[in-house]
Amino acid sequence: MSTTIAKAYDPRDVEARWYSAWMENGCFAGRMEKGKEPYSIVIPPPNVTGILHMGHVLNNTLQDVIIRRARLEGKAACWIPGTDHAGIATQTMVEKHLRETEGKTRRDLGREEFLKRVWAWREEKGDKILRQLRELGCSCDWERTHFTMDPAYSRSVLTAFVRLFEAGNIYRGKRMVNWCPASLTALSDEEVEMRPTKGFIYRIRYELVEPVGEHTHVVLETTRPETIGADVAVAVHPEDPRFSQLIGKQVWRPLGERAGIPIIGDRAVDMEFGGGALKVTPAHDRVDFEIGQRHDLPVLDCLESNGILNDIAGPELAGLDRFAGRKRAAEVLRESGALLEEKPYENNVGHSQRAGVPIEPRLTWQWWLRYPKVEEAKQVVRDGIVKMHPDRWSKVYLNWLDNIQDWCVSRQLWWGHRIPVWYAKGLERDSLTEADLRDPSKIHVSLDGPPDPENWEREEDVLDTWASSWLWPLATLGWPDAGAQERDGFDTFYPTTTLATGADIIFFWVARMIMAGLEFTSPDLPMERRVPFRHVYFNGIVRDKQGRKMSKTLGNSPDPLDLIHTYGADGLRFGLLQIAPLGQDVKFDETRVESGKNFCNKLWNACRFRQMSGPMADNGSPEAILSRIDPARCDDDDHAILAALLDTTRVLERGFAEFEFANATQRLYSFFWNDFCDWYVEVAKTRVQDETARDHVLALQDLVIRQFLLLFEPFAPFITEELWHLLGYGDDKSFLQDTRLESAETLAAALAGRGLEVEAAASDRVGRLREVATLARQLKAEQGAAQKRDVVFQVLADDASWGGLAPHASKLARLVGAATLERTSAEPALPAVVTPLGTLYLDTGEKVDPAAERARLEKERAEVEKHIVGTDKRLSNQAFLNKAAPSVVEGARRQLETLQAKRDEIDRLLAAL
RNA sequence: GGGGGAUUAGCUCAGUUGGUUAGAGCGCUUGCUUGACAUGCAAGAGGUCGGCAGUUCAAAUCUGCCAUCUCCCA
Repeated sequence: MSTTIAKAYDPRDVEARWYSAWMENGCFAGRMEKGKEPYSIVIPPPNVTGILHMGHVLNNTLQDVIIRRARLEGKAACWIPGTDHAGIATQTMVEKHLRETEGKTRRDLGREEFLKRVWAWREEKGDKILRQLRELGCSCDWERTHFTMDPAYSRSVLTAFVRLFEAGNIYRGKRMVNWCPASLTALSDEEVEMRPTKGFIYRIRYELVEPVGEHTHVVLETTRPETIGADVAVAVHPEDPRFSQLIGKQVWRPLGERAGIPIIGDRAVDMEFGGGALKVTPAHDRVDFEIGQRHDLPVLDCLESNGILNDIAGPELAGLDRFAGRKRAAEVLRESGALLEEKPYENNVGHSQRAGVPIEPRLTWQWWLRYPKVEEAKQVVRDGIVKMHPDRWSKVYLNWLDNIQDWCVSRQLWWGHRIPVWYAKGLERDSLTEADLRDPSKIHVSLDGPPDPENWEREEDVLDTWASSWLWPLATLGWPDAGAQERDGFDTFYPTTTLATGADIIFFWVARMIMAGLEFTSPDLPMERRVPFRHVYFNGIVRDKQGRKMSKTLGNSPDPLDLIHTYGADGLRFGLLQIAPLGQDVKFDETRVESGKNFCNKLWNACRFRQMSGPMADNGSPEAILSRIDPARCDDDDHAILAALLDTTRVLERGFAEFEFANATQRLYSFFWNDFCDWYVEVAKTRVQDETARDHVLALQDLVIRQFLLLFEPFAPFITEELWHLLGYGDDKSFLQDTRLESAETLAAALAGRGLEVEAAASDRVGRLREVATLARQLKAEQGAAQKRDVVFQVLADDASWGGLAPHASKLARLVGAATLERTSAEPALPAVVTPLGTLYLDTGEKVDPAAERARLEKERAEVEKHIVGTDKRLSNQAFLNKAAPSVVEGARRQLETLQAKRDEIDRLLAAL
């Protein structure tokens, strides 16, 4: 603590040093401590092979801010980190690597060998993001790092599956799924993204097998002519008069195998669209599939799983992929005369969120989950047991649950949790009924498999990654293993307190976690104990300056590590939070990060200046500092800065209660920079020269800085820790986080205990002095004397005003750069300005230009007059006097008086010229 | 088609339950190597608060309609 503080803050060394110190001392360990209120967070697990991007920075900074504040409030804080195995993304990445380096596919290697490669990849490249989070300063309990594919975690995933199966919530069914022809797997509805897609719509003529009267054909429109070969009917609305005689007749299929297909009536047909007729292709469209079911139509599949057309599509198309096939189909139809028109068309097409390609509706056998505890999941949010911030997301959440569909949980991948289902050898899987699934001689479902594995074949598919991450708050605390739960403090840390995440995964993850929490905790417990978290904070998306999402492909995302190296982790954290209001998207602006860095440097230098101002005394406890403060010596500036400190403390308390951090950071900024540095430290410079006042003034500064460091620590943990030690607030054996943050209330009480009741009126008086200072500087600048230090201010004031000014005359003179500031009773012929504490005349020693002075005063007078007119108008309105609150009317009256007095004084100055 | 969100200074954003002259950061202009900080200090310019109507003594703030941008769901 005797170390002198360097001239500029250099984050690099400080950050590395403190992070290792925190780690070595187990500062982030989430301990179950009796008597401490728990506060826990689970990290939204990033993709294990992911790297840090700006979205992570925002999301994790918020979590770190919250958890560090909880620590300072004396809570048992626990932030659980970890990563997600990200089935499709990781498998695709490894497959690509395999193809590029060895020219092999996963099938060339076989399942077991391929999985070895994925694990090797994970060992080599995985968890990089967790190391990056450390550079950001994240105070996760790293001992508790989890991975969704770890053995214990896997066991909990499979346990959930088995229990849900036993409860009858899981079934196997051949249904329409969203098929990704790139990843060769089914996807859940949530993984499909509707994108407006430009293409063509084709008007096609289907010839009647036998003409009916003058009808020789039916015309319909489609965007997918390549699937005509799989058409099994043409549907029209049963009440459509245009087609009433045609229902029951047949048309020739214009592509593929030449065959007559029936015209059927079905209410699903939109009479307005495409002439009122619809080609029915049950294998390739959801609506068509349902129509087919209703009319008992066959299912013809013309697409292979990888999107290549087969023989059913017709000899001309077989072997082509679906997009080439579409063009070819149009050509063939044009040649045959069946294509009447081809026009540009835009429609919404489902795309695989991961692979980016259009998905195919495809009929396959999959495992499905009927969501458990749907009603309860709605109830806990409606009742406020789980609170969303901002609250509007509750509506989105409830709406989704109202329209919830069964979840396709199987994925045709290898990387993931293999579904714990065994089929009896030789069993025909394509004809299994619901009853067969419950027949233990045919199907075995368990955690450890059948006792006679040689007679069984395990299901090939794995579970959707989200079917593992929905257990995150449970499994990371040891569920379902009782011993592990005890070890990990399940009863202490579950439910977690706050979840911070992006609204883009409200369905994927948040809603499902709530259902899982309710399903897998004991029904004997109250709902408050069963939900996975009590608060959900939705942070916005970080966008670039043009408002675009940051993405790798656009290359518009700065590398957070670069930002950390340029501005420091604290600067990045603080700067980003300043522009991240609750639930609102953030347009990233690097200048704000720079301003965050500058703020850190300002804090650094203020502390450095404190050190240079006088000897450091005992800062080891608030009591020690308070004992050095002399209440009798407290002047208005002392009262005002303490009032501002208490207010800032309150603003922070409110900010944390409401998750409004942008507001909190701005208050921290303006308090420290404007209230403390620009005013308090400046005025204190004079007092520090006074031997008898020095100790008191410096003690006050020590108190303010101490409280400020505590308030600021969650946002900027590195610099605050460094300064905490440099200024002797803590010894070598402890850390800032070991200190209890005083609330505004306890701090005020501690001050009162020392005989110091903070006087509110002092802030007003200081406010007036600050105004006088600004006006004086303004006058100097206007007179071209800004750089002079030897000017004289003469004050014409009544006794009351002079009484407010006189005690501060010398420090004011110093602040505004004047030799003296003294009272006058004359009316000197000098440039003047009217202030709340009298009229200030500036003597620069130069000759005065009366014309310029007159112009200046008249401009000022016009400005004042404008406001007088406005205020006068309000006050002469009887309705205002009758209806407005008395305090408001009184305020207007006082304002009018002040303005009039000012105008009169300006008039007097003008007359004197 | 249904539902959110946004629109305030050149740029990025604050603005609590309506109430004196709408704020900050960055940028811009001017002057300062004033003994903590040029990552700084001081002063200044810059806004008919998207538009129109309404409620009210009083609207950036509340209500309705419209416009533009954006997100989610179908």
